Amino acid sequence: MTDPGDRPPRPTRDLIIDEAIACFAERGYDGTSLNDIAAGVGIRRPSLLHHFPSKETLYGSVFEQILSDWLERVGQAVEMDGTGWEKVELVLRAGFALFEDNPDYVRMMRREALDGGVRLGIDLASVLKPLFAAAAEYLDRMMDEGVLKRHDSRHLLITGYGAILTYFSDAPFITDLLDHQALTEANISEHREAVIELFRSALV
Amino acid sequence: MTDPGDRPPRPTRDLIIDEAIACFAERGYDGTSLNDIAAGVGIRRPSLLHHFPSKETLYGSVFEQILSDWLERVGQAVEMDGTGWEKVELVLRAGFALFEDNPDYVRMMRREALDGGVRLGIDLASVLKPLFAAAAEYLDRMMDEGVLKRHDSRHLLITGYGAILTYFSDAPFITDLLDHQALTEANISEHREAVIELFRSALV
DNA sequence: AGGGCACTACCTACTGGTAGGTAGGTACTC
DNA sequence: GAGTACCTACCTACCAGTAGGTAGTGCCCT
Repeated sequence: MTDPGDRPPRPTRDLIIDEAIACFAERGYDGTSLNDIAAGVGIRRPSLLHHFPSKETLYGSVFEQILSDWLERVGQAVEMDGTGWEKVELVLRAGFALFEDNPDYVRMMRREALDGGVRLGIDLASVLKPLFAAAAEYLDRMMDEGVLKRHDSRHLLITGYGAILTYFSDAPFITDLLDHQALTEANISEHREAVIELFRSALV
Repeated sequence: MTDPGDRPPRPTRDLIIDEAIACFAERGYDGTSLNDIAAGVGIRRPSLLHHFPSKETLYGSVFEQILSDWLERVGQAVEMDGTGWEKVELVLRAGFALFEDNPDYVRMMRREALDGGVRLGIDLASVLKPLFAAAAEYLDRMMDEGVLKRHDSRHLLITGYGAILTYFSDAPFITDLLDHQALTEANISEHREAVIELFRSALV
C-alpha cells in the first residue's frame, strides 16, 4: 500500500489485478481460483490474500479499475467535437478502440451482465445510466432537428452496445464462424466499418 | 416417489435436463453444483448421477437438446416463404420468438461462446456454419439483384446475432439501464420492432 | 399362483481432491 | 522495533464421483 521513495516498477498489487482480469475474463469468477491468479503473479495464495482480504474484494477492485478506465475513455469520446452523424461515428469508433485495446474488459462485463451483477456491491447499470441517458438525449435532439433519421434512441443504443460487445465477447465463436481470427486488427476493422455502415445507412 | 395409477408424466431424466438448463443459464457451469440441480428436481446427487454418468455428460446432453430445438426452429424460419426484405424480417422475428420462449437458451449459449466452447465435445460453430453460410448467400444474392442495399452480409449477420442475443442475455443489465423489465412481452416487442426498423432502414 | 431373478430408481455414507481463508513464522527495510 | 511482503502448514466447507444397500416392478419358470 504505502510506498518507499523511489517506487519499484510495478507493485505486486497491480500485477495481481492484471492477472485477475485475465483469469476472470477467461474462465469467470467461479472458474478462477486464487491459486491460479497467485501462480500467474508468481506468489502463493496467502500472499495474494495479504494484498486483498478476500476473493470478492479482489473481484470488486478489479471491476472498479475496469470501470474507471472505461468511463474515462467513454467520457473522452462523448466530449469529442462533431455534430450529427459525425459524432455518432466518433463514439462508435471510440467504443471499438476501447474494446480492441481491452478485450478482457468486454468478456468480464459480459459475464457480469449475464450474472445480473449479483457479485458487485456497486450497481453497474446505475453508473452507466447517466452516460446512457445523455447519449439518448443527444440522439433524440438530432432526430428532432431532422439531422438524423427517426428511430427509438434508447433501443438504438442497446443495439449498438450489443453489436459492438458481441464481436469481442464472442470472439472465439466468431473466429470459428467466419473462419478467420476475429481479434486481428484487420478483421476488427472490417467489422467496425460494417457496423458503422449499418448505422450510417439507417441514420443518415 | 413412484406413483400408483397412471402417472409417470415426465421422466426424471427430462426433469433433470430442465433444471440443469435453468441452473447452468443462471450461474454457469462452474457456479452450478450437481447438488443444486438434484435439489431442484427433488432427488439426491447420486440419484442424478444414476441418469447421467458425470457432470460433463449432463452438460453435453443439455446442450444437445438446446441445439436441436434451436436448429429446428431456425430451420423452420429459413424455409418460410417470402422474398427480399420480407424474408429477412421473418427470420428476425423468428429469432426473437425463439429467444423469447427460451431466454435460458440464450444465456447458456452466451456463456458457452464466452468460454470459447471448450466444454463441449461438439463444435458449436461448425454446426451453425451451414446455416450461417446459407443466410449470407441469400443476402448476397438479394444485394446482387438490387433488392436489398449493399452491405457486408457476413458482418451484417454477426451484428444481427449480437443485437438480438444481447437483449436477452444481458436482460438484467438492460432492465436496470432502461428502468423497465426487459423480458416482458411488451418490452421485448418494443426492442424487436426497433431492431427490425434499424435493419429495414439500412437494407430497403 | 408364487418363488426367484434381473432391472430401475433411489438412498446413505464415504472417498479424494480442491476451494477460500487463517495462524504463525521469517526476511528485509525503514 | 515497527511494518511490509512473503512463506509453510493448517483449517473447514464443499465439490464430483463411488460403494453398497434397499425398495419396487416386471418377467420367467415351474
